[in-house]
Amino acid sequence: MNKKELIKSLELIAVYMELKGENPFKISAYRKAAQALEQDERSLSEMEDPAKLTGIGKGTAAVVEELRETNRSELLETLKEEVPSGLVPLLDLPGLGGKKLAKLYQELGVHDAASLKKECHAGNVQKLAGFGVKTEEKIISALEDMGNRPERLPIHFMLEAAKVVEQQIEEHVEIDRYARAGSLRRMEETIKDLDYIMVVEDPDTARKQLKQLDLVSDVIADGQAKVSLELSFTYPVQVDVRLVEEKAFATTLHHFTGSKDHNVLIRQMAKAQGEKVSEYGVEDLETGDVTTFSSEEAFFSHFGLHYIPPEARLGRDETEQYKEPFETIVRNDIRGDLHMHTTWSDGALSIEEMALEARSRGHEWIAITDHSKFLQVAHGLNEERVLRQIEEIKRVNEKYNDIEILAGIEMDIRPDGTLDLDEDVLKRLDLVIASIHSSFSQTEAEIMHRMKAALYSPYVNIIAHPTGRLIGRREGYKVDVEFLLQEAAATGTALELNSNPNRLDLSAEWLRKTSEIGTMITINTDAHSPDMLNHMDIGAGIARKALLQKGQIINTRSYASLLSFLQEKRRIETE
DNA sequence: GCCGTTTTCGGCCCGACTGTTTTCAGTCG
Repeated sequence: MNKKELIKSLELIAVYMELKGENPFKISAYRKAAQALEQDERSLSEMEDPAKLTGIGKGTAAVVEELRETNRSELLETLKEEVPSGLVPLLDLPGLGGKKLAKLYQELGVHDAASLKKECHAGNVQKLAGFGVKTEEKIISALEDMGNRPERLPIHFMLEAAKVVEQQIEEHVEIDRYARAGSLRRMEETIKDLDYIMVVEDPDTARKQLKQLDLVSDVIADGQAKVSLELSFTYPVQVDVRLVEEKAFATTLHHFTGSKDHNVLIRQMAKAQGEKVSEYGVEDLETGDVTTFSSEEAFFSHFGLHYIPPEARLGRDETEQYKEPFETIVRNDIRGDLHMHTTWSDGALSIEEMALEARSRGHEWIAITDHSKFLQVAHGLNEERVLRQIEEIKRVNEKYNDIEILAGIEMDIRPDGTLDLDEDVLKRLDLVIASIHSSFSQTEAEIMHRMKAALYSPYVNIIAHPTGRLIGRREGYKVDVEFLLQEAAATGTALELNSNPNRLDLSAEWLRKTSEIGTMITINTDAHSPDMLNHMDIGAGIARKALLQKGQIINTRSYASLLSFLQEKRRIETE
């Protein structure tokens, strides 16, 4: 059994215990054990004694050992016999948790969606103590909605939805200020719902206006401090709004930005110094005085921490990392973008137009990197057109003295592992990106054969979207990422952090491993149109999530320093 | 079930909302 499967088993034990109505702390102990394993970088075989990890004690360690050695767990098997597996998916129904489901099972013999539906329609559910007519109605409608929407939606979908929601809020709700919170602010790859914190003059009016927004299909909760709405997009999207007084804005924003695990870390720190944290402020347990803060910076500083960017609030080791100043990347550090397309292949603007758009975003340098000839559908460039494009780029570059435009290419690595352009053309380019756009289903050996062609070519500076995944749609090709990170570092090849919210490739999870190895990373937008140049902010957010250091990120370099990086690989390999 | 530079027992992050209740449990984030 590998680590992933083992973690899954522990989580499954927790789920079954929940359905049995077990002690919630016991349940969370299994979840914590799973988490402890997940957050440890080592593989199962590299771990000598899992019980040494915080969060794994005698009981859970025994289960881990048993799973490791026998691939099964007595405890899990027993639970599976005691609790019908058909109940597991019912936990996803809103309003139904372990306790209610346990009761439904014990009292009515409910064991799956169909039997639950039957009991509801027979009117038996409303008769149970603690249940009622409304609960029964809600279950029926939840059962009907089940499967209409995936549990979480990809960030690119939610970013679009958020834009629409925010435009509506700004137009129709009387607000002093508001901010995004939740997993969208943390730049998670998938998002469950949209969260906003609002300061308003008149809460009653604001609540009324919120409920009247276009697209609102349901009001899920409507209280003094919180309004939950369902809006109809392609999928229904839940929007949670917290209404707060100005003085509680920072703490509320922090609280609802999460993550949940991050909040737990902060609250434990508070507790250790005799305080209690809630969305309303920090309470001194002795005096009962509540402190509020003018900003999140001030809030963190109260706990002796530097500002932790939302993306990095994972509830892992960030409260340790940010005790010392951590050189993370911010918008102003970004000096350029090395991956974009023009009308020469499948982009929307000319070279000059694209350069002006980049310049207006404060970039000091960019690279034009159209597709190469293998990508016929994108009107990729052959050798002759590459040479002509180099001339055109030179011409535009000479016209502007406040931005440097490099002549680059996004060259395909063909399925057979050959590069798509002749060496004597590659030599003439300032920068070469290599990409895989075909034969995604090859074996790992075949894919790695192609990767090696790029890694060991003296002309390839960057490997773009290294795993080829599309969030929520495509897994990506079979890459030995560990090897890629190592060899990229060894050969002076940078790996791309593709900022397109459909991709986010490499992922934050992989990027996290690069600091130690020393792999250079370039945050690229891969823009095909001017608005896509704005994706740089998303890429920077992912870099913060991965705790990348400034010095590792090519985008922070001056033009001269960028050039020396690009020339370094050629110099070494051609010597 | 886990954990301890106050603790080997008694806590375990904290609060809002709903629907069920006449003071609170369950669920959710």
